[in-house]
Amino acid sequence: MSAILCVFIVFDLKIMGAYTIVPNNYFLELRLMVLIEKYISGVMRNSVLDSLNVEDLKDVLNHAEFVKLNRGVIIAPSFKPLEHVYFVTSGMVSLSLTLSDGAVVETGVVGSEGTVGWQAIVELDAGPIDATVQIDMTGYRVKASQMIALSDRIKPLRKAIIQAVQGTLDQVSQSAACSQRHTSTQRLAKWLLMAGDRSPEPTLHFSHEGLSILLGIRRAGVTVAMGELRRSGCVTNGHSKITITNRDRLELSACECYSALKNEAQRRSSLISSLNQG
Amino acid sequence: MSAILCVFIVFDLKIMGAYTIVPNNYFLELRLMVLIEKYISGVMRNSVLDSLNVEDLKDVLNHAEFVKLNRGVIIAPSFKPLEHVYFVTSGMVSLSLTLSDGAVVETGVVGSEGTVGWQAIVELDAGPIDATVQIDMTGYRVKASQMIALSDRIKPLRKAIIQAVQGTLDQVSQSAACSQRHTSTQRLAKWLLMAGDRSPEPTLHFSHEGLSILLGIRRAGVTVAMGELRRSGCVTNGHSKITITNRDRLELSACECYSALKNEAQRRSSLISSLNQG
DNA sequence: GCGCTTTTGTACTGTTTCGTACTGAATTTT
DNA sequence: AAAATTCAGTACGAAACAGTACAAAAGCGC
Repeated sequence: MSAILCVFIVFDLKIMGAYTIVPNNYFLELRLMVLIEKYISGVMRNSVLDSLNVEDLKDVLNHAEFVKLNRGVIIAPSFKPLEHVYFVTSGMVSLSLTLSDGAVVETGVVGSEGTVGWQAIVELDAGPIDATVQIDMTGYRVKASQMIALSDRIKPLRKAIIQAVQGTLDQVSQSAACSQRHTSTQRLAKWLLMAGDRSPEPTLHFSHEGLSILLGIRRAGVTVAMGELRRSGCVTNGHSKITITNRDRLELSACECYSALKNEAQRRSSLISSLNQG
Repeated sequence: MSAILCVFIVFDLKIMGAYTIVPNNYFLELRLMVLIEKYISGVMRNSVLDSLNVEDLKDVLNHAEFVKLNRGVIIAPSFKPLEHVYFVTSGMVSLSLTLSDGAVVETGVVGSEGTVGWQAIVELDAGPIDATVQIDMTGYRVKASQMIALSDRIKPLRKAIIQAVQGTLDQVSQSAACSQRHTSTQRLAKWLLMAGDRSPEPTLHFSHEGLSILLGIRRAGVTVAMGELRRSGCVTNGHSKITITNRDRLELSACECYSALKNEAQRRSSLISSLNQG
């Protein structure tokens, strides 16, 4: 689309013999206009980017690259230098920690409300956490090296990123509490709700085996918990397919952690917007 | 000490009749010199402050207040606006989340390696986390309102704070994994080691009841776990007194989480210092 | 020293989850 | 269509831990 548009313009300018009067940054501006237009008119948004004004957004998008990544891609492997900072616009990334016995524990998830790899702004690497795509995602990514300069230059960007970090911290904290106090069934329900919120389609594609790893319980435990949810009419499930049929009832089966996180995100965002206005 | 020093100087200046040649900021400089001297020569240090150069450190300490706080003080209550940002120099603060049924879950601890209330730099409040003094602490604190300006002005401060946040996030993540996969005894051992590292005296003053809340297990469970540790010769315990008698053996009883966190903190700090030099 | 409170040690039952194994169903490969 | 593979449902003993209760020990106030 943008390529075709460019050809037309160039053609047009040629006809007019107006080569020399085109300012140096004409095509850059054009490209940015297309980028901004694509971002703003799109349904795919990221909360951090949304908090920026148009000028800052241009600045960021000018250094960004739009990517689609499928499930299983590790966008930030643990202990490795971060190559990119990701602004997720759709799908879901899960943050997980691997213990020395090989057990994997999911500590949080990131969707369009957050960023992955933010540590790059202070020149840190990924630390002990792996960030893996769990639901096919799209997003904008900025090279880590460029991100440092951007976040130094654009204060609102820095601020929004750190505010998103607080969201991740909330979530990891809640995870810690949740895995300690709540039953498998409650946690499965919570996880399905969170995944459902970040999935473009009503059916989630996860096997019990996969869920058992994410929830840190046995595969058989997932089957039992899923059976409970199915019998109470919240979900239907088949081979690697789970469909939420009754969201409200599923929330009743979930622990408070789901609504706590949702409320807190809501509270934080209204706190921020009231500050920005006042 | 600093007061006596001032009096002498003033007296000296009077004798010399040198009132008028004293620059406006003479006493400010003097006060800062005393502050810096007190900080640098002291055994009480904070990693974030330590990463600053003298000029920036002066700037921060000039807006800071030295405080001693005893166990039980909530220095940052959940959902409340943050009054201060704390740079802990000794003792220990625990971060905890309270579930709706009243259960409290400790999600991490902060000692002289970190800060409490850092969210103030992006104008957030405390969120769902309570920060409570667990081992009598000392530290410098800066009013939240002043901290915003400071962190905007001093890039290295901002950077060090965010790097410390990564440390807290590591810890909360490890907590989430730990409470899911490791036994009560392992977790008790881990907790005692972490508390021991941050305590000025060899004996920790905690009752089984108190520990049970922090670890999220039954009081009787703590007694049993403590008995195991005692029988394996790691600790001795009496009424609200726990003494680590064999640190190495206690580490063997603890889960990997303790050493994982320690290694990661070490790794991060050498990563940072290599960046600052390179 | 004496009574009261706090703290600790221990025991017992019930629940949850684990580890494991076996089976059938659904899907993919050949 | 048959074979192979993946996935889901179920079962059962073992382990860890919750909930609870009770008594002994240590410390505190008078």
